[in-house]
Amino acid sequence: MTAAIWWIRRDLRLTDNQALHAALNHSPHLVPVFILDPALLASPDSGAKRLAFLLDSLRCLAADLASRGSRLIFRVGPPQEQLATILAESGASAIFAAEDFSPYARRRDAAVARNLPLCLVGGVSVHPPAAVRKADGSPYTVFTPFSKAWKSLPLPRSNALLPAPRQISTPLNLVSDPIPTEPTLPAAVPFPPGEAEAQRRLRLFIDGSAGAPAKIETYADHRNRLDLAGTSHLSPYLRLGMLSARQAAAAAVEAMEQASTASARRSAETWLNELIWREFYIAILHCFPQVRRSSFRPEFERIAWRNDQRAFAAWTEGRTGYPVVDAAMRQLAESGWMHNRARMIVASFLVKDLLIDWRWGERWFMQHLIDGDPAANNGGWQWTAGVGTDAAPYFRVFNPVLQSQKFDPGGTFIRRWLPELARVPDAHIHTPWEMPLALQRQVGCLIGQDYPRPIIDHLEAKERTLAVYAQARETAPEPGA
DNA sequence: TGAAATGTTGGGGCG
DNA sequence: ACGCCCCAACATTTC
Repeated sequence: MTAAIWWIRRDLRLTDNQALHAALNHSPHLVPVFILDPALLASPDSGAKRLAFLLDSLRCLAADLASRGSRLIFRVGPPQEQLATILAESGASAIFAAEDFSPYARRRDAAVARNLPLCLVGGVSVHPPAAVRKADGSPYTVFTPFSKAWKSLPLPRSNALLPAPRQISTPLNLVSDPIPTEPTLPAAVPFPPGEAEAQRRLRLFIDGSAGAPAKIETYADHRNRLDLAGTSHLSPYLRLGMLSARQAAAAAVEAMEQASTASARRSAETWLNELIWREFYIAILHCFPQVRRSSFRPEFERIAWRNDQRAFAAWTEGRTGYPVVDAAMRQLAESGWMHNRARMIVASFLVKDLLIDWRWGERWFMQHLIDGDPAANNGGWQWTAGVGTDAAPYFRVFNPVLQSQKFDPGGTFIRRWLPELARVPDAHIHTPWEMPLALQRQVGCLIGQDYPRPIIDHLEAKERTLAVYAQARETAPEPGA
């Protein structure tokens, strides 16, 4: 009797899994395989916290499979070699996997498909990149028209999702390597692994709980607030596919349709748009894989970055002297996650205040975010740096103090991550360097000693950056010249 | 999914 | 009552 391999990559779920479904249609004997790829571990974009989250999530998936009579086969090694071995061991006649559109994944899958019976089914996005194109077949490079085209395609529906199989039969002769127990997930990471947790969080976000209203209803107003838990906190689960993109999108669409107020409807649509941003950047990286190495707008490859190592270290360690930047950077290092608004603030500070190459920040984020995704992360950095598709104009510079006042008005986010500022009064929490010395003594926070003085003056830095960007544009050859 | 400078408007205090 | 000025609030422009 033949068997089918379900090659698991970033679809660690049984619910709404097209590759799993296709494999089971091919043969009732399923070989669920995860292969830890040494090439990915060796990548400078690898991160210990994300790896730990992956390993814990694999243990959850293994338990979910075991409860259905199946077994996860875990291996370490180059995927092509391992798949060939498992094909021989299991006698399977086909490999099914969800398509991943990142440059490395495409090279890897193309190499596998040349030698082995690989069938890519579904993918990490709701719609494959090629499905959202202009009339002439060219890709969109601006978000708004992309999102209109995306919304004109058939919308995902929860009643069309694929249910998790109840019973799965797996050949007994295959050996699984043990899932490594190192690295471990730090206790400060507030994302328990596993598909059940992803489903629980989605329900909580969409439906609310007995004591709390659903956050999707106030998402539009709360999503930018650093001091409120107003976002879905689903990104790590979407990253590793513990939740399918189309289940999330279907939930957003249906929340829009069922909203009882205009503001709840607007909020649900705002969240759907965030999911479409994810689709947009997956499509951009698919159509323009060179953005992983260089700016989408080539004239900005000429920017004369300062790339000061000490300034970069201060940024990574959260000691720039700007509380909102430092709080966010410490949150990232400790918890493996950062609020999206904070990502924009710290990214703008690195690129436009410190004048450090956006790729340095992109890499740091990949090394520390448990939701770190090549497409979304690259898109976000190029957007903030003003060098990408549909990017913020280069002169758009975030003021870290104004952003802080606007999105953390009471300073609770800052104090949560910077305990040395715990007793600084509200009037100075966004600009502690302006405290008179007597007040610094009174609240036990001496600037320059207990908390750093700002490493740069924002207004001076902004002027410097605008000049450097303008020079990059001026020295660029005219298009077509 | 900026910020700051500049322009416009309209209410209210005042002579 | 009227015009004038101030200035907050909002809109527009510019980088």
